[in-house]
Amino acid sequence: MKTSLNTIDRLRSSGLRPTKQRIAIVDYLFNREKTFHFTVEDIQKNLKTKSNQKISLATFYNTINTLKKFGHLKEIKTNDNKSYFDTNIKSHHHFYDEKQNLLTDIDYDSVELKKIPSLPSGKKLKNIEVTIKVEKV
Amino acid sequence: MKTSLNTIDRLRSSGLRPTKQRIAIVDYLFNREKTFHFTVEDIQKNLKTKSNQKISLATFYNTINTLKKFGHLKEIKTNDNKSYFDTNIKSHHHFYDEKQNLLTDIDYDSVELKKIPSLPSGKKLKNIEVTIKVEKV
DNA sequence: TTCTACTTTAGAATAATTATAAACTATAAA
DNA sequence: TTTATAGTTTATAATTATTCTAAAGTAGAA
Repeated sequence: MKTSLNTIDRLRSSGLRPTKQRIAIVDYLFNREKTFHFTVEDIQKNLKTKSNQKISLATFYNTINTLKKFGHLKEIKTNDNKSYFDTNIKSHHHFYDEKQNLLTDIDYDSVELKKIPSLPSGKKLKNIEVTIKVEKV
Repeated sequence: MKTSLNTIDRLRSSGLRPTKQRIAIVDYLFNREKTFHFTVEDIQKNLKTKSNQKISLATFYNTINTLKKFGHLKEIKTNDNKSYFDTNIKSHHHFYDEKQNLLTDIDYDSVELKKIPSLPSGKKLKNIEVTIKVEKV
C-alpha cells in the first residue's frame, strides 16, 4: 500500500536529473525511518559533515523548492523567519512551542473536529490543519 | 464586559510613552469597528497618505513589535515571507487561501474539536488554532 | 564520443527586518 | 516654568534568508 519512492524516482518524478548533489540531498532527506523537519541551514550543515563534498546553497534551495513544488515536501513558516520543511507530506497536525520554536507532528487521526463553519463562497476545502500551541509547564 | 482601551492606555500598558508617532499608529490600528490584518508595509503606506507626516520604518517595527510583545497584536506568518499582524487578539481560527495568500478570520466558537491528543510531557496547553485551507472552486 | 540542454557554483542582488548612533522630546523634579 | 535625563525617532547601515546571474561543468541522447 505504501509506495516508497527511491531516490532516483523521486528526482525524476520532480523533473530533476539525478545528479550527485541531488542524490545526496534526497538520500539524506528521505532515506530514514521517520519523517522530520528541517531548515535549509540544517541540511546544509549536516550534509557538509556527513559527506565532505560541498553542495552550494543555491543547489539546496533549488532542489528543495522543486521537491516541494512536486509534493515531496511541505513548507511550514514559524516565527523565526525561516522556512521549515517537513518530509511528512500527509495531512497532519502540529504541536508548536512558540518560545522554543519547536514543532512536533501529530498524527492526523489523533485530532477530530466536531464542527467547522461553512466555507466562503467560491471556495472549496483543501485541508484542515490544527496547531496545538503549548508551552513549558 | 468589553474593556476597550484608549490609545494612551494601550501605549502605557506596553511601557511606551505616547509620542505623536505612536499615537498615530495605535489610532490607526485600533480605532475602528472591526479587527483586521496588516503588514508593516500596509500600515506605512496608509499612514503616509492619511496624515502627511512621515513615520520612519524603524518606528513602525519597534512599535508593532512592542505591541505584539504586550499582547495587543498577534503575528501570523504566511508564504510570502512577510509578517502579518492581526488586531484580533482573541483566540480564533482562519480560512487561508495559499495561492491568493488571503487570510480570513473565523470566530472561535464556529469551530469545535471532538478529540485532541495528550500533550507532550512537560508541556501545557496554550491554545488551539485551526487553519482551514481553501482554494478557488 | 560528441553535442546540447540542463546543472552547479560563487558571488551579487533582493527584501524584510534589526541595529546604530546622533538629534529630538516627554516628563519628572527643581 | 525650566531643566535634566531617560526614552524616542530617524536616516542609514547591517543583517539574514532567499533568489538571481552567468560562467563553467555534466548527464544522457544520438
